[in-house]
This record gives sequence, C-alpha cells and structure tokens, in this order.
Amino acid sequence: MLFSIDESNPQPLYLQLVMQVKDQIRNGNLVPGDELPSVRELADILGINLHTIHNAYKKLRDEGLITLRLGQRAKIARRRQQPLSDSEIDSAIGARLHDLATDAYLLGISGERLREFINNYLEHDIEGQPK
Amino acid sequence: MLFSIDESNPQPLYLQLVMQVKDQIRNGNLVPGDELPSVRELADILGINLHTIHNAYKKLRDEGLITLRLGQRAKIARRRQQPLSDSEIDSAIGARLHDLATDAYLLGISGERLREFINNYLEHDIEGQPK
DNA sequence: GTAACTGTTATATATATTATATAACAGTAT
DNA sequence: ATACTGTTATATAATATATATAACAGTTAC
Repeated sequence: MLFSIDESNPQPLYLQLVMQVKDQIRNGNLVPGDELPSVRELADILGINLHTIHNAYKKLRDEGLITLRLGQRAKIARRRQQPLSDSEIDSAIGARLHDLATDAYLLGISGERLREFINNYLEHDIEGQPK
Repeated sequence: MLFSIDESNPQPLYLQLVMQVKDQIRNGNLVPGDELPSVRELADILGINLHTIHNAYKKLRDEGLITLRLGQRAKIARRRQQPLSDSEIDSAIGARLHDLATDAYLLGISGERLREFINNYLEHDIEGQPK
C-alpha cells in the first residue's frame, strides 16, 4: 500500500501525497531513479482527480525531490548532499522549530522535557535511515 | 511594538497574530490577567479588519490561552500545567516533529546533525523562559 | 508510423478559507 | 446615559483546493 488519502485529515490531499512520497524517500522505499505511478494511474487507484496528483508532483519537483519530463513518468531525483551551514539550516527549519517549541511550552511541557522527548524521538525516528 | 503584520508572509494574518501572542506569553511579556488590545483598537493600529483580530482571538480562546467575555477585553488565561504523558506529547507534536525531521533529512541534514542543531537551538530558545 | 502511454495546459465549476466592509446587537464600566 | 467591550449577521472578493472534460505534446513499444 504505497499511497493513501485520509478524507478526515484536514490537510489538503495533494500535501498528504507530498508527505507520503517524502517519507518513502526517507525510509529508503523510494531511491533515485525509481518511478512514481503515472498521474492517471494514481488518480484511479486513490479515487481522486488527476490534477490533484499533478499538483503534488509539481510541488515535489519544486522541492527538487523528483524530476518530471513530458512523456515519461515522474522519477525520484538524486539526493542533494551539499552540506548546509548552521544559518542555512536555521532559515530552513528554524521558524518551524521555534513554533513547535512555543506550542509545546504552552501545553505545559518544560524545556528540558521537550529536549528529552525530541532526542528520544529522533533516536528512534532517524537512526535507521539510509545515508 | 507589541504586534505587527507582514504582508509578504504567506501565513494568514490572523495566524501571525496568534503566534505573536503565543510568543509573548512564552517570553513572559504577557502574563495571566493581562489584557490584550480591543479588537477595534488593534485593527486600527495594524490597519486591518476587526474581524481578522477577532478570528485570531477566537483561535487563542479555543486553545485555552485567553478568555473572552462580552463587554470586557480579552485576558491572558491562567497557564495550564497538568503534566502530559509521553503519548499525549506525541499526539500533540509528534506529527509535526516527524515532518520537520523528514524535511531536514531531505535537505541533506544527517540525523546526528539535526539532533545537535535542535539541542543547541532549544538551549538558547528555551533556557531563559519562565517556569 | 501508429498506438498507447506519458506529463502538461486550458476551461469551467464548486467549495472552503481568508480578509474586508457595514451594521447591528449585547454586555461592561464610568 | 455614554462609551467602551466582544459578538453576530450579511455581503463581497480573492485565493486555495479539488473536480471534470478536453486537448496538446513528448516517449515508448509494437
């Protein structure tokens, strides 16, 4: 079961697909060169519109994760791995991390508890991932 | 300058305000009992509509961060501090943390680098916050 | 070369969200 | 009473999301 959509999820359908492709790249289920289903094929499987699939594919292309060529299926792109500076990492995920920490604090989670939770989470969430 | 809006920010105006109130609660600039500007007053100051302010206040109320009473200004609510279980923390922020880690990985950030970045970030972002 | 498959573009329609505008209602404080 | 509160109601507009149908353009395989 490669892809699925959850109508009860308030997130837009195309973003659900984007995240599922990202997850499969991250866990190694999809590697560079692998082909994604055609937009029509996946639309039929999921019972949603072709353009919704296309919208997801365009977003993945804009993020550099897949390549799109007329007449060919979408393909997983080569992984980028130019090392990022601290400030580049900060501008990429700093705001999201800040918001996450703020919401956690307002839920009554102490800074130390949050750090423990995240460290434990990343240990299990990331350790097994491919390089 | 308590509040501001950034038209170039793609985030909805009312969510920008929500996050600014949250930040000010977190950094101690707003404490329980403090009053927020009236919806009309803040709308005038920021040059946006009264309903956009009200929309932000309603969201803050729904998250339990402020109290709203007819005829009175919005007030910062008492902080909740019933301790959360690990699974409650996970259902509150697990998905966001997972997505953040996935996006970081796809940017070429190794798991270990991400853990270092987050630990360093939280140390400076949280350490000075009130209890 | 033609047939069947690709992504892509164009139009149109529908719904929900965000933001604005104007007005009125209802509770509070002086 | 007056002037301030939050709140509700209506209306309009722009944008994002999703659908539907059709056509266009490039690739692959026979």
